[in-house]
Amino acid sequence: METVKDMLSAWMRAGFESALAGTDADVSRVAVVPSAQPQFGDYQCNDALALGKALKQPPRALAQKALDACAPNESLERMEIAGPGFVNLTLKSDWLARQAQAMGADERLGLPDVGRGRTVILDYSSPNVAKPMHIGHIRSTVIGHALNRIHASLGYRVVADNHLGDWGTQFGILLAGYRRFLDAAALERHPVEELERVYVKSYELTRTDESWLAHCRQELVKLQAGDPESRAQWNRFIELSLGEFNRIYKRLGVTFDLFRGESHYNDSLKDTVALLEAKGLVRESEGALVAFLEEEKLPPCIVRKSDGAFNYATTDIATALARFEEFDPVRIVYVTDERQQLHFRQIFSIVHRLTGRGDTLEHVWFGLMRLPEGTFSTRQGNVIRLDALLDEAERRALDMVRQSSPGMPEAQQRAVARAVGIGAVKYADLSQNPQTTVTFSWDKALALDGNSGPYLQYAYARIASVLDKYAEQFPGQDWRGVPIAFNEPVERALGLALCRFPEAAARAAELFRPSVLADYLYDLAQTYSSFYQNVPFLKAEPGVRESRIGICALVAKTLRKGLAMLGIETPDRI
RNA sequence: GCCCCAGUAGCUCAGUUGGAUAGAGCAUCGGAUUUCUAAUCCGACGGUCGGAGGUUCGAGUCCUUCCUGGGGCGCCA
Repeated sequence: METVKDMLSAWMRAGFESALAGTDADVSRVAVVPSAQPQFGDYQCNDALALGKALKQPPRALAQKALDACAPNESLERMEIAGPGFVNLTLKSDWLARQAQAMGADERLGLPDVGRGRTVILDYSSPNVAKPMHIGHIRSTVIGHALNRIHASLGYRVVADNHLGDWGTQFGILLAGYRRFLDAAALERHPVEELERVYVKSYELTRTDESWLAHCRQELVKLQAGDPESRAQWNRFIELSLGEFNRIYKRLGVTFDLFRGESHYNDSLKDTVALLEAKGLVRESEGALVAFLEEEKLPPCIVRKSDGAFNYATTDIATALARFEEFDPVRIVYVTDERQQLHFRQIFSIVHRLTGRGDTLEHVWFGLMRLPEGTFSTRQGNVIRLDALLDEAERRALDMVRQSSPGMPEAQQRAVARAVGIGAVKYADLSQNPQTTVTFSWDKALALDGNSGPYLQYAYARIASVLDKYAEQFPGQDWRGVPIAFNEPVERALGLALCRFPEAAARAAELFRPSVLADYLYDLAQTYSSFYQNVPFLKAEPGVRESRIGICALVAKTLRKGLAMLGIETPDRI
């Protein structure tokens, strides 16, 4: 289905195009946007102002000419020119009702199929092997998965790849420490925790003991040379870590299509560097092989260290090339924290020089999460484990459910608490533009009221309950046969909000910002709550009743689909 | 020192890429439940959009400069 915004934009653009035929004005950017305020109608077009300036014509007259040139449009109630030259458009309420109904009947809920035949690769979560996942990992994981569901809903073929940190110098330290410090019983109980303890202990020793440091380097060389015993142990580290990661992913409902760690590209690093050399993109400097990026005004980027070993830059370049080769994606999206901005800019430049496809690469970054008392670090011991965060979220939600639904069976209370607790944590990260530093607080991450996941889930559950009550109170009757109508102002506002769902979803995908969709859903839920509180439906007169139940059902469908696109569940009861 | 990012109500954040009177949540205060789930709704309070210049019909948004905070800057990832 075409979105209302696209329909009106195309219509408006055509008007400007024929009104301005013969001039060299660029009308390709003409579009409508949702009105700033309800009194200005439903959508507005501001382009007469800019075009008037470019053509040295009075904007109001230009807007009038464009409107005169527009084809008749059956969706519109009013078209007005206001202020310095805004075009305000008001939709017919009955057209809006038909549009909403059509959206509800559409199996895609009106979402445009913009991704058909296109592949997007999403690189998210990507934790390091042998380290527990902590709250710093949640943003990449949750935002990445939401982008996954959003793109898939718009018809894209999504390849979600967990680019595990399973290679690098830390494994020398870990292998050496494993042989000397391992507590086998502890490994049995909490494998990843024990691996981390061993790593930290070994790392500390490298700082005071030269010979230990040399030993660690040797272990790394052995691993990289393919020593069977080292490889076997390394494989075990990965296996143990994946076991633990997968438990958390399952809890979060987060999925991947591939788990290709950095090591997956080891064999192609040599060829990648050879290619860079052949293309003359690198030269030797102080013993290392370096790409100089003066044209892009970026600092140099090392692709082979002076000891001959490759580094993460090499791996990331090789990874991008391999992904182009295998999947031919329209986009490769990396979801990481802000510290990697420069790194990816360098990588993107180099890949662009190699392939000319640099604009395919997209870095979606988010601000670091920190604690009120400062940054967290393993050494300070103030790391909050992801497990612990989720436990606390579910505990708080369970308190709430027990209070509000004491009659609910225990098992169901727990299931609801799980969905609500996890939903609250996810929504806290998804509902805001991620590009700000976040100070973690339990109360904020686990908020259950206001602009929160549970608010949206609550709105959904109330509708599910209403639909059941309708079936109970009016057996044999069906609201589905009665067309919906928007009579009350709040109903019309709800209708307008419903019709904007596809626009919000498309925009969220375009900007790689789930928060755009979250904002939309919150607005929809708010409008619905106002409707719910102020307009009777089960007690409304027959006919009106059915129309309103139909509106409720449509809101429920939209909330359910929208929340699913954010990776948030919608229990029928809360 | 250089580069990147951020600064909007007491707090946490929106602000559709330059448009009309800058909006939500939390907190505070006042109301609403014989009625569809009060995790709700209705209302009030709250702003020099970090400061100063500039660009133009029009700036929270663009340019310059300064202040504050965060991050980064060739052999960690």
